[in-house]
Amino acid sequence: MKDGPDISRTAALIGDPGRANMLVALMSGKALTAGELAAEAGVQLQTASGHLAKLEQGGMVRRDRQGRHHYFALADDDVAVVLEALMGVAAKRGQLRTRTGPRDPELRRARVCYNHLAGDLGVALFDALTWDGCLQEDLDGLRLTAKGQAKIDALGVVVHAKGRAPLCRACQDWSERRSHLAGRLGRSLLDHIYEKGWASRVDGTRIVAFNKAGLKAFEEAFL
Amino acid sequence: MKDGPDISRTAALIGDPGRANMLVALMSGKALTAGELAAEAGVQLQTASGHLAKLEQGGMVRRDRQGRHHYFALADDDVAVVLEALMGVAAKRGQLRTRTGPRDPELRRARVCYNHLAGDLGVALFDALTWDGCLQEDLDGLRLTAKGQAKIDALGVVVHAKGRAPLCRACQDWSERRSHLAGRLGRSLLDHIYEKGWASRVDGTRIVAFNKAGLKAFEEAFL
DNA sequence: TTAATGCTTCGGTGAGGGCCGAACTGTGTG
DNA sequence: CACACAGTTCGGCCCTCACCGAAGCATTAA
Repeated sequence: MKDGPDISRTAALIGDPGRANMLVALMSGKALTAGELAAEAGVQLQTASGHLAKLEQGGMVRRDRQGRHHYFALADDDVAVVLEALMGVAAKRGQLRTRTGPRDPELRRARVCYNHLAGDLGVALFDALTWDGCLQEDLDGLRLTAKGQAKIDALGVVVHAKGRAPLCRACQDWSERRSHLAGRLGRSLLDHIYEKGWASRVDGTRIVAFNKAGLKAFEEAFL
Repeated sequence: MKDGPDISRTAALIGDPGRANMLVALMSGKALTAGELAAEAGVQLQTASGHLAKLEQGGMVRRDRQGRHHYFALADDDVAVVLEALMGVAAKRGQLRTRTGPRDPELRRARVCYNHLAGDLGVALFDALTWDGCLQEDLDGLRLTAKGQAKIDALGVVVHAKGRAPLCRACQDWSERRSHLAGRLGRSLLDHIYEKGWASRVDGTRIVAFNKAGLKAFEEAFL
């Protein structure tokens, strides 16, 4: 019964608290330096360096050298999917990190999942697009319909063209236990939200804070 | 940045090769005894017992005492979701267990994911149901439409009523990197396939082997 | 060049945890 | 009852790995 890929190596990488903290920090989508990640994990730089080497070799993170800085980011969407799924079971087991801080509701409301929108609003967005017939699940996966294409064109959303990443992709949401939209389109929509000034990132967290007008505009546009 | 649930404990549970083997074995959906799982993991019974205690305490497996036997099963769908997601990234990293055996194509074709159908055919089933308007993603999650209800009634599928598990649920597929149908309905459909004699399990693996007539009937009914 | 900064590598230490032999609990069987 | 069998608990061994001090590179600044 030794069929299928070897899970344990990958899981073990996430299984160390320090590395897990780093990965969670990278869920914010921003690339972080080794030093920042060391602080995030609460360890010395040397230790972090070792962790990051392992994560890189395990294909969990990507390294980008810029001068004397090394920037790290999650390798791809799949890694984010795993992390969110893990948060799902961990949350259900009541293994909350310390105590659900005052920020918890905000996190559940709207947060960044690697590079796309998650939480309440992320799920609502996904549902609305599906419901309106903008997205459709077919034999080739999640697909943007002609109607959907027209809609995002009308809104002036610019879709990132580059990368082999799929255009649309479903991603499990740990707080809602439902799907939200990932892939190049998911990323582009979040960028659009930022560009329109509807919301901004709360520094040092994954929270996406919508302002009043922005929320209204977002709801009008998509929901 | 210590927001969200604590991933690392859960991941560490999967991070041990022995425990990972046990969990993968349980992905077959069958409840297995401690002894069988020990063999699966390649360790002595005492060691396995320790592992299983940890897995149970971590909420990954459920224990069912029957006489002097202890039967173990995955705690719920969420655990299966995590395992499949992990297989996804592990597979992409080329961390195949030893060497992709001759069974690998069969696994990708149709296999059991905890208690529902995954692989090529599982994804195709999900797509077809969505495409036909039997399933719909709406504000309350994946939903079985009236049309869908009529269809499964016509086919004589009996839906398991018990349990708090949702009726429909999307589950990520590691080989296809797409969604297939989980939840009570997913389980019921797989049971239906067995009952009709369309397919049977290959012993000691997760493979679901369709026979010629069964495959044809399955395709006619759903695809 | 020299100095400062960011990161990696090396080496030694220590704790955690997987492992198994042996003993114990509990449940069926003759 | 004795006996076999499934599983748990205990104790000790050993290996892995996270950790950090110190030294070594590489890049930028002065």
